[in-house]
Amino acid sequence: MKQGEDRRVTRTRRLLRQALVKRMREKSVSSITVKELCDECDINRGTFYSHYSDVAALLESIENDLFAQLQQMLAQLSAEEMLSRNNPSRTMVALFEFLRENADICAALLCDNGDPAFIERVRVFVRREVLGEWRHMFSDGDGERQEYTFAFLVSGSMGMLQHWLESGLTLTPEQMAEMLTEFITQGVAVMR
Amino acid sequence: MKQGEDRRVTRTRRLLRQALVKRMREKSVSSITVKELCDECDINRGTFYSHYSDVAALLESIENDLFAQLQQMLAQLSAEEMLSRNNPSRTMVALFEFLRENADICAALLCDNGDPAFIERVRVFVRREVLGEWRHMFSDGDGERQEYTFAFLVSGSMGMLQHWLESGLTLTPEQMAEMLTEFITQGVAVMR
DNA sequence: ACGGATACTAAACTGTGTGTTGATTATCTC
DNA sequence: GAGATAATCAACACACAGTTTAGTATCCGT
Repeated sequence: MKQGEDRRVTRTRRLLRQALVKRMREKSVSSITVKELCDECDINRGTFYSHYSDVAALLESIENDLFAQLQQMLAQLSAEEMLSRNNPSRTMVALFEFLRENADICAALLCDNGDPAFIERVRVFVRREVLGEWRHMFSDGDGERQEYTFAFLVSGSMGMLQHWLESGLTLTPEQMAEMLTEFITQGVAVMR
Repeated sequence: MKQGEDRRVTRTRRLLRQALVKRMREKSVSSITVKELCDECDINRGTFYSHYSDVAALLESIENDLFAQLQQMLAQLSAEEMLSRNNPSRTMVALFEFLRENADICAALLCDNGDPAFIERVRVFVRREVLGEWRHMFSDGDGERQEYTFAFLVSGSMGMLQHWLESGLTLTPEQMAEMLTEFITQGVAVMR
């Protein structure tokens, strides 16, 4: 009944999403107009409004889809992980693989004129999912200092991630996970 | 002749800058209209256009002023530094002091819906001025790895900085400089 | 492959912000 | 105080935002 959506709907939404992702490479989200997206993919402007209330809503639907996929992947992974506890950074590798597979969208969302709200969302996610794994390894210190530690690590991780996306994914997800893990647990600086 | 600018001009520009900084706390730059800024401070819209071509130009003038101040401060500082080479993090302390003094503007520019272009500008700056000091302390590794190291450190530093601005500047510039220096040179993680 | 349902189109219309202009008024500088 | 300059006011054409209408094309189930 509900399962198969109308092809026309699927097509329209797909085209609009592609157009938005494409534009986001060039300019900030909030300066992208409904008109230019519709012109781009020959969609009537009225049609746009029958699917989304505005550009922000279109963007949100893209982000939600991405996060839903991610959540699903992680849920499945942590089920497997329950059994074999031998590789703690498996989650991180999976994360980088996910990013690589959705590189076009992720790059658009996380690049310089990406969506700050989405970046913040990822930031919270990284803090919970990634740093959570290492939380027990950090010395407590006072609470305030730990806040700064986390701010440093989360932003640092995001920076690496952005650099990876911008520089054409030349490293493998495994290499990225390994390097990031090292930075977090052992620090970056090696004295001469 | 040129030195004392017309009071009216000064007043208009000051009001517009204040209005923009105020709005930037609430919404993204590119969604701020000329009209709402003019309404905010009772300035005729025509007057706005006799000073700036658009909102982006107004923003740019604020950023340029800030950077000019910063450059001047650093130039003066490095002159002193030439003589007494005993305290390598003096520059960093001065940087945090500068940020605290211009906290309102900096918070607006660097917060979640700040200006990505400005954030990038600061990023480049941090990389040159701050990390340059420690460059000799990093093991070389291959070039690519160093790129990731720098991406990690620069973004991490920015993250700490943003957290500082957002959390009401509860630490002193000295404490911030000390902590950041430690993170960069020794890493963050202390194993239990 | 037909027929009802539904998504899309085309074209209008109102509303709001943009960027500019020219005449007028207020304010500054000397 | 006089002349210069900046700000105001009102009106302009223009572009995009949303919404609505009637008409057309496409899809889906049987």
